[in-house]
Amino acid sequence: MSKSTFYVTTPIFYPNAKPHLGHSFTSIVADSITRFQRLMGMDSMMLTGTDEHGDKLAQTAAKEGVTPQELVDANSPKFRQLMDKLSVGPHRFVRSTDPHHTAKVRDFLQLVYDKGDIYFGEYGGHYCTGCERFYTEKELENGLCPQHLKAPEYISEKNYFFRMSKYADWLRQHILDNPDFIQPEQYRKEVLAILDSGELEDLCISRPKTRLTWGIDLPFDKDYVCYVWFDALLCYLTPLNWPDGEEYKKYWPGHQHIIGKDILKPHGIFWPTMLKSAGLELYRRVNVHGYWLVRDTKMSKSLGNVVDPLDMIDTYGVDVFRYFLMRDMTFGQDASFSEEGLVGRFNSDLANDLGNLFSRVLSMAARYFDGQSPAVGAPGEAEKQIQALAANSFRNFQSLFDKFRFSNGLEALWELVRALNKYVDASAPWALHREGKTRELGTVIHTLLDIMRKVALHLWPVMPGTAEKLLAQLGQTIDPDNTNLADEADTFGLFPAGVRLASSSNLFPRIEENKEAQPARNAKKEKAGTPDKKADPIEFADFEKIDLRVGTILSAEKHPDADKILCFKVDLGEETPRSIVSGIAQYFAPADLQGKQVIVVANLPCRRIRNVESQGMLLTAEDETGLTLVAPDGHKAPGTRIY
RNA sequence: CGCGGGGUGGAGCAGUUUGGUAGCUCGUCGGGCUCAUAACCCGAAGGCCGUAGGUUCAAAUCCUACUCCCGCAACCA
Repeated sequence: MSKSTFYVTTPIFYPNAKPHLGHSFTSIVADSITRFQRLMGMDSMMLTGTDEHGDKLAQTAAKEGVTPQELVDANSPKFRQLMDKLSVGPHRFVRSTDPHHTAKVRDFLQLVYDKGDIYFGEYGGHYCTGCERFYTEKELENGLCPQHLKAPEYISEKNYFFRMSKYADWLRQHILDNPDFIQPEQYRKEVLAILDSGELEDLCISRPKTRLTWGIDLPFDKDYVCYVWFDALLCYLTPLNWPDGEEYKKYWPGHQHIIGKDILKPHGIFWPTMLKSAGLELYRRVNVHGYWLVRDTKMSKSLGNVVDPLDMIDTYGVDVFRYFLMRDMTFGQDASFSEEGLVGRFNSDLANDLGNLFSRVLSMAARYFDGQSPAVGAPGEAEKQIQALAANSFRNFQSLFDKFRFSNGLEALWELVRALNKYVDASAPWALHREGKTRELGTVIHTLLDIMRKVALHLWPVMPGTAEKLLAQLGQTIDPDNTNLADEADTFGLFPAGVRLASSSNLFPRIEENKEAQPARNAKKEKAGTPDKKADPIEFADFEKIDLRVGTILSAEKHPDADKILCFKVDLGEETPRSIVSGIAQYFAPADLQGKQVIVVANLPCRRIRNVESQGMLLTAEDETGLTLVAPDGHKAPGTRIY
């Protein structure tokens, strides 16, 4: 008997920087849904990997003085390691530089080319040689490149184009006919809006080697490489051994994608039209999630982020991290990440509700039944009620998970967990024990153990390690390929009698927010290499190189076209005042600054920022209470040197 | 007019696709229980669902306008 299949992908990550929270979330979602479908009786598989071609990667490599291949060889493993850290797997991991992949991309290109959907055409644009990229009219400032402040060249370049516009109407109809194709709804509307605008153009799918050599050669023109998106999207397909492989035939039909909202267009438009052109089956659904906003960690004035959310894995454990991400984000919406939020979830959901339920029930079983599960008893009214509630909760969970509504699904499961705590109170086993009603007592404990086992099974997709520990405490194990959650939702009373149970349970000890806990966590942050860490020691001679001067602010005004920038004229005792630009507009009203003294780094190279020359840097100090300018203790003559 | 998200009891959110008694967690107040991780259970207070219009027998939900907040992008020597 062969099972139905479920195949889901994360985006193929771009490894020109280290992995962040967004990568982690997508991967955890993919892993959870894969595990879930496995428990629903599916032959399920997920794929992730790294997208290793393209312009930006070539630039990063050049900047770091390595070859693109060296760069991706160094960075791709970081993503692989991330998966282990997140308990994601086992899974497929594809690299777009795999020879097998590049060969298949060429086959695909040839197929579309032979079909007549790729043509050679002319493409014109404003090209800045400094940036090595094209700018649109809008991006230019007064006709100049915003980076280099020089006029770009108008270049027309010959390139290959995919006839995407040809499929616009067809795609529009497909989306209308299949409301599930792009989910959640808001993103479906967004794609429809793009299609309705009638502005969908053909897709340029090549880059001339004169400009970029890091990519896959076009099979029909050796002077061009393939556009990175065209190559990357095919990563979902090629590892399955398209077109003849067993896995392709097995997993491709009905596959799904998970993406962040930033890459909706390639997945909602490029990809289906590419598949259509090549005559392949489309994906069943693309599931689009929002961004995690890292709260309370605004970007500091000139340094990076303050705390890496991934550090929370080390502090609180990977399953807690997974639970929090899955529970706190409404799939599709943005959500905010904070340590307080995570600790709050931990204490209320995991410690008070779930952990405490296991703790009290196992403790009673140990006390009243010598740590062995009692035999099934005749269920009373209360038992039938809690079983009905459990069945309902499980079915809700299953249906919501299937629709990627993870937060709602977990909430549905927790309704049951809370109801189980209620059931304990209502049936008061301790009173039954006191009164010697052993049969009724056994029924209550058995009913609890029976349902708790099912709760643990449902938790496995999100918290695999925890679920296995909980099951072990119940003397149970999980065999994912022979478990069927759908069946579990309807059959009660089958928990075996005489099973050896753990005598206590304390998987989630409450995290107390007292003063002692605080420094411990701060210490952790320091270790993680935050901006607060001390800089490396320098020689005194190096210090002397910095020319610090007292300055007086003659004028300050907001930059007309930039939110964060103030433009200063500062008197440093020189013939002409310095023009200095600083990104502190949100902290000060310009008028308040006039006449104030500041300390200026006076020998930095000049730099144009947003078309204004900056001839120095103002020193500031910032902590959680805000940002202040650094000034001498008393008034000093402008230009006074500081040591 | 750069792109996008959001304004729902003190806090954080669900509910909006498919109009019909406004729900959850945390917090606060009062009570209960003693199996349990000072947890659990019961009860209470607290909301004209951003504003103004419109459609409708009926609007948090649909339509229009306005307003405020946030993220991305561009500047942060």
